[in-house]
Amino acid sequence: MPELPEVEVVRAGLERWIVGRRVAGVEVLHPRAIRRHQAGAGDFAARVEGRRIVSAARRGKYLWLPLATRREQPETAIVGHLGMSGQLLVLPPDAPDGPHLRVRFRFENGGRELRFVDQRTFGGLAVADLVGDPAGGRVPVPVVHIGRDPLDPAFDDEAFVRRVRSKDSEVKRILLDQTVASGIGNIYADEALWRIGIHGSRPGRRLSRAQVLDLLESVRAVMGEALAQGGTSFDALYVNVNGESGYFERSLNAYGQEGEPCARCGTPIRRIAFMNRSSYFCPSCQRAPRGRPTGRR
DNA sequence: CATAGATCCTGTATGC
DNA sequence: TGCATACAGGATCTAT
Repeated sequence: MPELPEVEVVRAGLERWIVGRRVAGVEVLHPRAIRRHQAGAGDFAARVEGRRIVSAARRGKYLWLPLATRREQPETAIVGHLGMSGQLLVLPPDAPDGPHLRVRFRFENGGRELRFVDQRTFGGLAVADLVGDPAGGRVPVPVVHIGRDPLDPAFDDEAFVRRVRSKDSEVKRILLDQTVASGIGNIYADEALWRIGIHGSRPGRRLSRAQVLDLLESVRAVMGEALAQGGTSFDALYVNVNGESGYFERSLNAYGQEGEPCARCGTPIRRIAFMNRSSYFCPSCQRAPRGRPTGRR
């Protein structure tokens, strides 16, 4: 399940292999993969073919590849999201097409092609215009609403504290809200909360400024560790840009550890249903809030 | 507006 | 063995 560290590994791979190349041909093999591109597959291909890819960018879990601008035309980019199972593979043309190949990009002068492969089809690609954002950067329209990620030097820690403390929602739900801080998914949310001993059901409003700052530091720590190892995956579906598995031996303290002893206190890790998925936590280190969720009356 | 819940999708694992 | 069900979950849409 790609979260920020995994997506960053893919971005770096695209920068290494794809930037500077000119697209010769595009083949859309499954319409769902470009469902966010309203004008359809023909338009998608037409907006990409003949263009040179000039860079590889990321915000949170979104990736984009800005395209060389034609005279009098708006700046555009190929925008991608891997969803749960998406992969961007750079492979020789004679590599066999897998059953989940959704989009293929061929480049001028032959060589390796770029393939978007996605089993569960939650991911997708689109071509979008780039617009200015308040900090002076250029981001695609579908990314405008996405907040900066905690590893971004321009991330505003105090704004994050205010945002979290202004919400009635459970803190884990706030962590997963990509408009508050981007790049955090179910795995790193559970790991970050375990690390500081806060239960994900605690309302944001009930956390102190110091606790929210600790939480932010914790998110940075778990993501930074994963990034240092080149991304983490616990699912064979995650494969890096060259087609090699991104799996690393990495001890998880909470996520997926139901029944295993907590690394801090030995209490068995518990799993509870949350937002149609699972939350893992130590019932001893991370005590559930009691009483009314918000404390208001 | 803020918040909560449903929904999409398919391969794998598990239960009866 | 075979069929049914649960599960994985990011982003978006709908409902309250």
